[in-house]
Amino acid sequence: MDYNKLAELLFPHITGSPEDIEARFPRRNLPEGAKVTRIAPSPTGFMHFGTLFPARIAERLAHQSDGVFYLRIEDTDSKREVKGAEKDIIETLAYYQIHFDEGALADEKEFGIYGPYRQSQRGEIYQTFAKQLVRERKAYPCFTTEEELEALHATDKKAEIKNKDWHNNPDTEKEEIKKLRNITYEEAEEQIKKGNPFVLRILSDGDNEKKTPFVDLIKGKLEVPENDEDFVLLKSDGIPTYHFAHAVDDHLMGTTHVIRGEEWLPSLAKHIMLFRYLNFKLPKYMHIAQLMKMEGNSKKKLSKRDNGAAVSDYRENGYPPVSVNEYVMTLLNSNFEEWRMANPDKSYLDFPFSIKKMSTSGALFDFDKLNDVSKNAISRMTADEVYEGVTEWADEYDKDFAELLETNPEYAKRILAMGRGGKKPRKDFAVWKDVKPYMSYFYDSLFEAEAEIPTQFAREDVKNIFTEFAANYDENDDNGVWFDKVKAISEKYGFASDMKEYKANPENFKGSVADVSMLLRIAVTGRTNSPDMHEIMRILGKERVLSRLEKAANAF
RNA sequence: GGCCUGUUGGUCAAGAGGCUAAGACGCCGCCCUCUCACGGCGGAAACAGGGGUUCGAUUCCCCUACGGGUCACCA
Repeated sequence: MDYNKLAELLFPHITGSPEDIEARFPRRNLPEGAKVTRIAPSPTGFMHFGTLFPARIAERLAHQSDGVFYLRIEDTDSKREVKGAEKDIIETLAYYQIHFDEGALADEKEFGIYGPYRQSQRGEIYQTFAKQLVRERKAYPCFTTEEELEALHATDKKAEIKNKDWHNNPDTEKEEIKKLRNITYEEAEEQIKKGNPFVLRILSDGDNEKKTPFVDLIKGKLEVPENDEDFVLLKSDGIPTYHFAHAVDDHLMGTTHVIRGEEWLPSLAKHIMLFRYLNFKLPKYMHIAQLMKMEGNSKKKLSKRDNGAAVSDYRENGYPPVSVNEYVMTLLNSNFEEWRMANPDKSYLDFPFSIKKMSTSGALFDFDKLNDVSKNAISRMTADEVYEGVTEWADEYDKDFAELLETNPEYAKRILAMGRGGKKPRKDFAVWKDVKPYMSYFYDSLFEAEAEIPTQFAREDVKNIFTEFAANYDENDDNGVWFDKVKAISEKYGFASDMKEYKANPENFKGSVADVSMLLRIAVTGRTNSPDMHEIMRILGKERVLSRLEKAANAF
């Protein structure tokens, strides 16, 4: 049989050769060891946290090696396509500073010379290779509809043979199947004339019983059974399946390292076969473990609807991008945290990312850990950076607060500067959401007494302490002088000024300087907890401090 | 169910034949002569089970148990 003729019958509109296509995609001229990686999401939903992982790994590997990282949109499934998803992906990558060197941009644009970077626009390319495979008797058209196929499976008593339906082993191959695989030119011609659609299937020469060793860069040595399935290369609309597009695109675009989730491991055999059939050099593979979540007592794949799965949740909750990035790094490389402690001032991008340090099993998403990482990340920021971050977030999710901050940026920054900088910075917030309650008492419009003055103290004493403090308060006092005054007042009204002394004989006093400080704190901030009172009072200003003391005294 | 793959404290994890089996988060206690947030010190807490191999197994092999993935004209 003449397979050239069959190829012409199936793809009359394809006139170019694979060589012509190859010429359009010149080999990349990169330094030795440079890695070419990509992130290839399908726009079937909004950006998932699990997409961030391979993206970051791919980005690091490429940029650490002076290679290229690109974005390719795998929009080959028109049925499942979600509008806006592509835009979301592109924006999210930008938001998390995962910069790519080539690929799709918003508004149908793209950049780079290995395009188009949207698979839906590469039909001719795939079909050129498909035509070649038909010529070489490595693929064949299959006119069987999905319904007929199902019926065929149904006639089988044993469900297990399902996968063997397409097996090329003559002993197990059924007659109908054999006919399908050996479709004649005449049969094909007749179907085409009728206008019947077909899918293009690979003609597998593999044996499922044979296993070939394979080395995955993360998982290590694996055993891969040969593919024996005549899987689909081109769907009936002429668009390739993932498998075929992967082989063609990653070859033409010069990908050296394929980074993807481990859910692809079972189809690796298909890809190995395809690369062989097409005479392409197989790239290196890294299959990364799935992120998990806890459900009852067992781990489950973190799926789209889960809390924390949608990347947009993190933004909404007010995690700065850098926090999420740092957390991703801790999950990716176990030694990142150690490095972080040794290099507190460096960017996470300076960390020497290593494939060897990657975990082989699925990590459980840990919000406690994320929060801790985030607290540390924010504590390393300057007051200006915190101000920028929180106002940007509030602009979107808490307008009133944003306006409040923006009416007096200098004031807000003074508040945010408390305990910032130095070796042991405060770590008050994990998310921007935490900022408002933290600083609310600095704004009269938000100020609210959340704590009351404990009734254990005599009214007389409390009033005396407040008036005495007010009378002696001087904004220009430094912390030492300020506290000495508090001690003096304590002493005067029967409260211990020395904590050791107080702890040794509490019965000798009405209370201690700690209690006196607490009274002032509650009066001025309405809280039992706060940062340094001296600094708070300076920021609030004498007038407001005195008025709050007076108010508290009257209310008591 | 078949195939692939995995299993070190509650969680993330180092360790790759001989270690008192790191570290981080979380939890608990103490200290930091005002609370909080830090910081410091300390504590509870782990090699899934059973067989081998070995002088010696968390580490190598086998089995079991239990997870996870996958079996589409989806990616």
